Amino acid sequence: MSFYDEGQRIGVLTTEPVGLLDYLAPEGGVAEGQIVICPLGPRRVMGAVWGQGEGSFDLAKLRPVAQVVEAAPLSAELRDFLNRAAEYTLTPLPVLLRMAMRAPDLGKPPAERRIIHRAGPEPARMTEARHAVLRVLDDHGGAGFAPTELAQMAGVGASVVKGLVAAGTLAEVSAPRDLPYPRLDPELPGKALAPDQAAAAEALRDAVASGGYGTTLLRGVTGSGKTEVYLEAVAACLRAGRQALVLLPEIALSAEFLDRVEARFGARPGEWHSGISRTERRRLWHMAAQGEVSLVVGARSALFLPFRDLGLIVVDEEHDSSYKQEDTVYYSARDMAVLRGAGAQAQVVLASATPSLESWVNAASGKYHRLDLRARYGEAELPEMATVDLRAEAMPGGQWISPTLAHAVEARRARGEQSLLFLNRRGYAPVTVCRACGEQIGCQQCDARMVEHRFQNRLVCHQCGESRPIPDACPACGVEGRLAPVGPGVERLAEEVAARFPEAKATVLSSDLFGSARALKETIAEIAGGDTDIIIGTQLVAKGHNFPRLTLVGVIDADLGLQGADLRAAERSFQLMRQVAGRAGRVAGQRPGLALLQTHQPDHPVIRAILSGDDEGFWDAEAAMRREAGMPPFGRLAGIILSHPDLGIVSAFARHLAGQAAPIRAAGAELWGPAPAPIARIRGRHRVRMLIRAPRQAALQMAISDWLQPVKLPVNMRLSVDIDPQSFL
DNA sequence: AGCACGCCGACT
DNA sequence: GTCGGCGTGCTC
Repeated sequence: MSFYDEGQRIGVLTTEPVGLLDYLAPEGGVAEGQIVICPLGPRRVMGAVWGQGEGSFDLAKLRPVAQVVEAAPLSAELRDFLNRAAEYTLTPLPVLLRMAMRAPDLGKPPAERRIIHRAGPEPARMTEARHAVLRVLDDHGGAGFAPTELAQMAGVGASVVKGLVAAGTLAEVSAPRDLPYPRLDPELPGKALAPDQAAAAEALRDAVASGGYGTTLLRGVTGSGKTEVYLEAVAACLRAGRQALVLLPEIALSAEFLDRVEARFGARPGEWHSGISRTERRRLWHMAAQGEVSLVVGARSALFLPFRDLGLIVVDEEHDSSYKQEDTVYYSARDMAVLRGAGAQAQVVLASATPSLESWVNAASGKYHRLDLRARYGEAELPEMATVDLRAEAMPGGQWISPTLAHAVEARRARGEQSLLFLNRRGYAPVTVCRACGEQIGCQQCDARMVEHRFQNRLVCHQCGESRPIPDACPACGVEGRLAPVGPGVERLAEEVAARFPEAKATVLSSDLFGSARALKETIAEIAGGDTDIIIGTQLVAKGHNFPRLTLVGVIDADLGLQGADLRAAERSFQLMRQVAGRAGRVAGQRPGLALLQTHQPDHPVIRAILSGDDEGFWDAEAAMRREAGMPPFGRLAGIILSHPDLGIVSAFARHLAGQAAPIRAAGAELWGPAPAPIARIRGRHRVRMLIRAPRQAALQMAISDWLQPVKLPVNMRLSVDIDPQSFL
């Protein structure tokens, strides 16, 4: 590792947009990767030593580094990762450095606290209270507690501790506040593993023990024991003395998972997500850097922690869309995990019951290893599944529940069981059409149709959130009273349920109908308690909730999402249908539940794959379609998002940029758009997106840099690049 | 990102 | 006259 003596020219990567600047090494010198505070104009800014510097800036004008921060230097592995991630995502390097230095009070000296330790013989005068204090201390290895903490644990007053200090029996010393995490013990007995679990666990253990890089797709349905399997990989990593990271989708970060870790390894891991306190965040960051936390469980941003020696990254539920960050910085935590793992010589495990197509293709091509777990008997039994062919059912206009489905619902109700009617459409009606001129009411900001929300008596744009009262007259032709709702939303479905099952108690679960997470939780608890006959829900119901008396799932429109502009519509539809269908049939000890899929296309490959449980068939078909269309993962996509407070300015600028896109075409790529971005307006900023599609081998990032490098952004204009975008609607 | 500098309009 | 709007450019 390079060290720079005082006065030498060094390059410092600052967290400011200016990025890399040259400085003089400070008194005492500085090592590569060390975190420093530098003068920049009148300010002091944070940065990290990034090498020997550019050299072009006049040596005489260089200022020395102001201060070297007391923290472990960023490792070569982390710096390399940040460089590669910046290159891949086309995110400015300082932005990534900032993500890696998100430790509270990083510039301040390490926090200290006073702790008591045993310093001398027992005092001449021994009392019961003094005994209690010494006993607590001896029970815990003789040191480690703050004075008040110790007194509290001994059940005595603070003066007793003070007295012992005065007598010389105890002493008070200063110790770092950020303490190492308790050691996890990989040798504690794990759960007994089924044969296929044991085989998968052994494969992962061997991979981790090899000490090199590799990525494994671990497939297993809910209940197949994926977690036990990858915890064995964690155990192998701990035995090798290296650190492990388990990434979970934000919502899955629960006490339950931490309990499982504690049961397996005897202590809790480090926790990293938005809900963690500043103190804990600082401690975890420093302990990661010092190698004093061996397992971190966290959300996607944990990927940027300064691990000292990372040996394993697990991405649980790797298909989950929350791994793709799409606000200010655009990156896929799943892809970044693979990137970091490769550079860190770590094993990467992607775990899912329904992997993303990308991972499935990578496993099929041999780029990733693949391990499969079968469901265990008696657990997570899939319900019986069947289609209802809507072409053969008598369906009057304005009705969405077929006679076959209605009959099944009635039968469940008669037995005191619950039914779930699933429709992935919020609101009352997705389209409002004028019967006089045929106009479909659209949003003024976006291209989207306005959705009628009858409970609120408004039309709402699901893209930008814009809403207005339901008009009386058609905005296009002015004719009054001829506007009509077309198509169903959950609110309209609720109306139909009320009309067709007047005796039944129905509850609507839709994200926009609940003001708070608590209100939603209460409703879910009520449903689970049996206080509802028919649940009407959007995709909110697909995840996690267990309704013990639910034995029938009716999918109102299984065709929804089979076609359309969204690249991942079929993939998501498949995953969603599978999850929703899995909600049915959990009444203990009884026959499996039933899932009925209403469709006009019972022979559609996606519908057939869902029914047969033929994942391989689905992915094969889906992969073939994507290959044909040159879409990911067989081609590459990138989005260019421009935002500005004024829609006219941003649109005009986007068109201007599109006009200069020669480097894109030179790379053999196509440019589409500009068009309103998936979220057309955020906090008063209008967003416009262009899409680039390139062949798999094209130097996409290079072409985009060549294109955008010379561009000067007008004031208030922001530009972001989204490599491998996931949102299309 | 900040913060200066500097060039134009409307006020005590 | 000058106060203050914000466009432009620089920071090692």
